[in-house]
Amino acid sequence: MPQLKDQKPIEERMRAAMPGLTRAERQAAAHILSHFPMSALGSITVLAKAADVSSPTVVRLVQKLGFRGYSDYQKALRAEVSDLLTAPLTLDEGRTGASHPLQGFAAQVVNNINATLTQIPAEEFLAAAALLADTQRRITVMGGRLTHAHGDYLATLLRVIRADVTYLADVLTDWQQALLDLREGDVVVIFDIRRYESNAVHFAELAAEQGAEVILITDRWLSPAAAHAQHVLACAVEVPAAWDSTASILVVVEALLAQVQGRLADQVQARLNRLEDLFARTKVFRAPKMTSKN
Amino acid sequence: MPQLKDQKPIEERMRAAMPGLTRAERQAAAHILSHFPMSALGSITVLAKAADVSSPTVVRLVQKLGFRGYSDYQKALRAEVSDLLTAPLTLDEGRTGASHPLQGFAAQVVNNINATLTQIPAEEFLAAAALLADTQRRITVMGGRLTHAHGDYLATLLRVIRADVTYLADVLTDWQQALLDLREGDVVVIFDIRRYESNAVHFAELAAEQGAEVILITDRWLSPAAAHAQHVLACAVEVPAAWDSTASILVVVEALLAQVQGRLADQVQARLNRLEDLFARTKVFRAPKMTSKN
DNA sequence: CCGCCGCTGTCAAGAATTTTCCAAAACGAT
DNA sequence: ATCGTTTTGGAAAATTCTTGACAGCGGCGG
Repeated sequence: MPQLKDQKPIEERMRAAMPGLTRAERQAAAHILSHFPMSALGSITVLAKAADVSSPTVVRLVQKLGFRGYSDYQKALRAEVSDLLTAPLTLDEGRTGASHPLQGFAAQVVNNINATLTQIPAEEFLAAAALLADTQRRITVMGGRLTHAHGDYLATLLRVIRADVTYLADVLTDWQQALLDLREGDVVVIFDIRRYESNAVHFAELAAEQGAEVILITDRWLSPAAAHAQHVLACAVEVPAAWDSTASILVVVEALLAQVQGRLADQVQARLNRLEDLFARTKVFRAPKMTSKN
Repeated sequence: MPQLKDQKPIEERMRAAMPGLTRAERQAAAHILSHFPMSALGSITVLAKAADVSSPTVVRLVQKLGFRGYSDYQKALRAEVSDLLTAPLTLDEGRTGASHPLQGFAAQVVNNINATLTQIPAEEFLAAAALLADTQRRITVMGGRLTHAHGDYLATLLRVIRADVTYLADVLTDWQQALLDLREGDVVVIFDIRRYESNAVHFAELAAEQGAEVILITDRWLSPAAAHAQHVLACAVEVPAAWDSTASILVVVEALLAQVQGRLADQVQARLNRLEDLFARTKVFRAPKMTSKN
């Protein structure tokens, strides 16, 4: 009776058992399946009422599935749901049934995006965009260990829109150079999420001292660099994984880009055309014809 | 029909309330948050024991959060979890008040994430993750003009998890080098979204010819490199802006990373420890002490 | 048409869980 | 060091949940 390692998803087992069930039991099972896996969460009473059957019927159902009783069933189901939620960490292959492995992760990311919206005041966002759209100001972008790619992305696309954009690799000499060239009114964009890097703080401080406008893109706990930043955009980054998700940061970056692009629309068009042209001409990289079977 | 929520997500509320909590309460809250949202599933007794506090403490905690008691709290949390699992991912407008400038953009990104979920078959995703988690195989990542940053990000974090990861800057000589070193069974990850780059196609072709497993991360219209890829992950990238949003690509990348990390969990821990150690020792960059008010 | 059989819901007892109450412990301040 | 306040966990009380027993209902075969 104590099923040893019935590894099959409960959902599947229930579906398989359907034919051998009685009317009310099937009704209960149908409800459970169509509201999967909500049934794991509530009590049997609530579930029975929702499915419009009696609780003993539910008990008999899960017993037919091989469980000792409702508690036993619920414990198993909870374990499954827990896996689903803590997500990709414990999935093994063959789990193709039911939910998509991306589902849990994606849901959290969306939560993060939501949270990010509430954390960034509209004015802050717009002010940052205005600064980036000001072609009088030069722009320096700096990323950290984890946010290197985001800074790179921002700088790359910002360069498509406007001139005077520098990306600062995380190297000391670049720093000094950049600080040397910094003019009053220039814009410095710093990415820094935990674990925070002292580089970011110091660069922010020095840049601010030289009269630069500092925009800090950080996480919900705020990098210490926030003390030196005029504009702070805090993003939500937690996911149930070994480290954080920076997707919401990218969303903010892209939204900023879209906003800047909107403000500079007319100027951008000409720029894009020129760029296209350049790309066309530079098609030297026609891929050195290594075709024929190497 | 989204029933409007009366409150912010519980997770957020709890985090916000943290400062006003007592030691034991904070301990409980920390446990709940770090195991989110598993706590919704079990009984207060189990939770209290796991957090190493007493059940009354937990009750007081949730009461401070504005719930009547544990049952009330659990009911609310269950509703949230249920949403998380079943509901399609949505942004809840309204909560952010008066059309946030990020709103429209974010909403479209969420749509993209949803669309991406339906476009990537679970098996394809899992197969790709399995390849990346196979430490016998070496990995080469290549990004394009727009996806440079994503490739960089994938490679950077993959290196944290495992050895033998190379990122290929978009330079011809690197290519040749890489192709030269390629062994049968190695894994090549190529990013390519429109406007597609011939580089990607050629590299994919050559890599495939040499017996590499090619994973292609592309957009909904499929890069021509798809012809040479064993695994294609197609992401939705449209947004109402001058160019596409690559946020959904980042989500896929991060989900892949999480999945790989899960498969290599044991090995990763040791690796992480060593990494921490190295970082600590390399703290040469203590930032030239320019503190005292310039 | 009748009786048997199995399904189903009501009910109550037993188990588990949540919550309240209280005393002890920890903390802070004088 | 001592007193008053706050915090904490143990244990009992109240509530809720689960499950087994039982009886009604309906279908099916005779």
